[in-house]
Amino acid sequence: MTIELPTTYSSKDTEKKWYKTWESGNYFKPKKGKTNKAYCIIVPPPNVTGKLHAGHALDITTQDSLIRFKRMKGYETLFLPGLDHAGIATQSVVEKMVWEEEKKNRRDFSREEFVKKIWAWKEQYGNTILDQQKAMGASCDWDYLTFTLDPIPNQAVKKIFVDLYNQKLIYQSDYIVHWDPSLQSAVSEAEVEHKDVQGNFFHLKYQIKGSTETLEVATTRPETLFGDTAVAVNPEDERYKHLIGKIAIIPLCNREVPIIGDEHVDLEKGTGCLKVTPGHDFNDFEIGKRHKLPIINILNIDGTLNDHGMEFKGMSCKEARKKVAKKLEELEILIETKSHTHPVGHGERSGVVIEPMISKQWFVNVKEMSARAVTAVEKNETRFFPKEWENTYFSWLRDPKDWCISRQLWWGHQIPVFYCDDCGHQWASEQTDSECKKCKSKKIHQDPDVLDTWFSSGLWPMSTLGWPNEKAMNEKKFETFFPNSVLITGFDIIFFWVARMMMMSLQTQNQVPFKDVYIHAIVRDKLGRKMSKSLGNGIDPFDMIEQYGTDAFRFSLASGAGYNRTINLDPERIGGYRNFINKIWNAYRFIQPHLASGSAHIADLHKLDHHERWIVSELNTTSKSMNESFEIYRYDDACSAVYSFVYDKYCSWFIELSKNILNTENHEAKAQRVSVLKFVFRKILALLHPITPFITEELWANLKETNEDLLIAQDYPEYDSAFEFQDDQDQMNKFIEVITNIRNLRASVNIKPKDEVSVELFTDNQDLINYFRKNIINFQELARVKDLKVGNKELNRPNKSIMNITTHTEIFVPLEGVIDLNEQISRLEKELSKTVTDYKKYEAKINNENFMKNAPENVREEVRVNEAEIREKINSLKENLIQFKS
RNA sequence: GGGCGUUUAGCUCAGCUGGGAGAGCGCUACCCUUACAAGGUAGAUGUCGGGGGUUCGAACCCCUCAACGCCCACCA
Repeated sequence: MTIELPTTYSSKDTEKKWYKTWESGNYFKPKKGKTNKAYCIIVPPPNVTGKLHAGHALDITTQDSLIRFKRMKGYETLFLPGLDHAGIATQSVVEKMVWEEEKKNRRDFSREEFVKKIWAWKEQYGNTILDQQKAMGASCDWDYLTFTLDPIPNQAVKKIFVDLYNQKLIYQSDYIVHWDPSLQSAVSEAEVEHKDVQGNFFHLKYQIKGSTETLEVATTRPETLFGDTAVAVNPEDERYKHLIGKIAIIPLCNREVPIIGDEHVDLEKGTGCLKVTPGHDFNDFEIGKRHKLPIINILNIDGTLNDHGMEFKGMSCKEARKKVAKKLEELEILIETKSHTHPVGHGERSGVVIEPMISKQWFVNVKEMSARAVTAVEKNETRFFPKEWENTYFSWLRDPKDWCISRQLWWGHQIPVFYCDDCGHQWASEQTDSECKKCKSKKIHQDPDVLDTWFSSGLWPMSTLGWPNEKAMNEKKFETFFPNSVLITGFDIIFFWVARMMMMSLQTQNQVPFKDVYIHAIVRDKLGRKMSKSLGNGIDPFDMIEQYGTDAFRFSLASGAGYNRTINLDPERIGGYRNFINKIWNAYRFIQPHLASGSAHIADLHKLDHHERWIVSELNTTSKSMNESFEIYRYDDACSAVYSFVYDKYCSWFIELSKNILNTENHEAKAQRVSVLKFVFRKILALLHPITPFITEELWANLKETNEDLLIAQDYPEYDSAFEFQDDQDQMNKFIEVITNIRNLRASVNIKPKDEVSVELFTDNQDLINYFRKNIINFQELARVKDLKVGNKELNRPNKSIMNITTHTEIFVPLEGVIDLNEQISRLEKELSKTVTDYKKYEAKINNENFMKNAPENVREEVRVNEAEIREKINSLKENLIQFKS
């Protein structure tokens, strides 16, 4: 009984169906497999700020392919999903939304009210993200779904905070931080982006107390002079050396400040004379520390000038800069203004200019942790793929700066530090304490700040598996899945995230969090540009799934994922792979009507005929190469191996070669061929399943035995030496070459595809002669050949004919009608000259004593074989040219 | 300024420890051949960025120049 199948595969109908079947059948749950080993990948939790983009789709594709591969290999696999609260990013988008909808900002609400709004946002967008991941086919165990603000991650955050606090590795300090005036929070230096900005160099004249001399100071920020507490010169600078120790008078505010000597000052830059603003410049802050200078904060938290700014109070820095410069000009203190391009820090999230500002913040001393994180990678406890990314990792960790972990936000893990309002005692606690540990006062309050998002993300490999809650750790099988097998992510967060996880895992577990790190490429548009909202060149995974199907989309992403650092994704390419998916569908349509007459297994390998040995041998090679490629994260190689096997071997040749057998009445041969077709196709589905899970599962349902499980639970094909038939592969390649040559000859004289031709083959290889004679029917099928004659080169060649010559066989197509002799001759001469050029390379090598002396034997052997073959071909060409011309 | 990377067919990219230049898409010609026109058959296209060196032999190793990209640092 055969069912009419449509000629195109419809992804829409099948995808939802299978995802549901897998999920409800608990196929995503970890189960002990035949290897008795565990394999775990944790999804880098997407931010709940919005929808998934193409980069996330690549994340899921690479991870899920690996998980499915390992699951089929018999590992106990866990693919663990999650979501990240993404403190700053999420709070900003909600603030923006509230402003647009209600024209209110967050301070118009209580903290509790506002956080409630963010939770509502999280519910909505978090769920969209999960739906998208499911649409991508992610085989996650959703019972493990964790959000960074869930109770256990919160417990983890508190635990490590309190530990580090008690070890004095977390400390509070007045420090100059990157202040984001729009967020009104400190941000970490990693969240600051430097952009070149067109500004000015203002040269100012400073009076020196008790002297008629003046100093010329160059600055890009005259408005900060209200915070100046020194003027610095290089101690080696002959121009200013004598002034060190004297007092300079700052214009406008007339503050008297010391002139100091400091190495930091560059003799070449500006005027060689630097105004020192320890409260609003990172270098100046360091200078200030060295010289114990007072610090003056001239800014409010919104970035406007405070009382120190005198008449400029309340203005933004930008505005004040103009006004101050104008005033200085009027007072003839401004000597000159030079235009100057210089980098200025901008908030990665908010986009506004970051102001260096002094404030009290929490820091982690990462000196020791980062050293351990370096050692672990040096010792290969964690391996990077591709290895070059180690450099990026090292460069960050070898010169670590203390990590500012406090943020003046409302959305996040609140810092577990408490203050007593009565006795001033400060302590850290994992519990929500209600009284002072020291004086028992009930008047206490918790630090209002929250922790940097990466502080909780850094604990992700542990907290998602239940740490530090013992009961949860047992339930989630911490011991089995930690350390994770591989972390897959983009290079942009090696610093932010990978390094932090390494540090925190070594700190809390005394071992690395994952054995491998695979760094995948950044997805860009087809022109190589970053995908961004402003360019409107983003690729929405949902659109691609809708248009081409998930399998095609996954295959495109996987085929672009190797050791490269960018993938320029062109939707047309996805279309190309959609066609490939459809090809598989149609291969099934071809074998489907015959399935009943064969079995799914090969009963006796020895009974296989030549073409059957060839295809199983090719299959074997493909399995080997796919296994190897997956193990080292070469998805691109895995894809091209399976693509060319399915397309170029199975469909183009094996199916074509099977048609005549399927049409014969030879039931035994037919049954065997059907079995091989089925056997190989089943393996193809298994090979492809990790990359294209949906269509393969759909077709498997039609091919499987009734007692067999779903494809997702089948074994992954492996290399097996019993299936290797090298001789058949060699012979088949020659056959393909001859067929192609016949087709080429036909096309060269415009013989209609339907018309039959006679062909005569000449070769001195007796095995080939026998082989060609046995395959007469296939010449008929594949090249419309009638009257195939095969003989050795002693025989006379046909008179009127067109011909091609390979290294092993001369191919003649005798023609009845008129042949353009000159055209044939010129074609042969062209071929001859090309072959001679080729030959000379080998001849030169053989005549080169040094080559024969130095090259390895296998290379010499190859050259000898090629030389002989090509010499043979040249002889054939020459002889036949003589015949043609006579 | 420091570091990393890229440069191979019209486009997007592979090319492993050096040993006869590849794939997909696109393009051209001819075909609606009973799995597939989302298809078939055949075909064209490359000073492997430039220059130098090492080697019997270089797309690959070394030096150098050029163009482009990314990361880090830096508000005088």
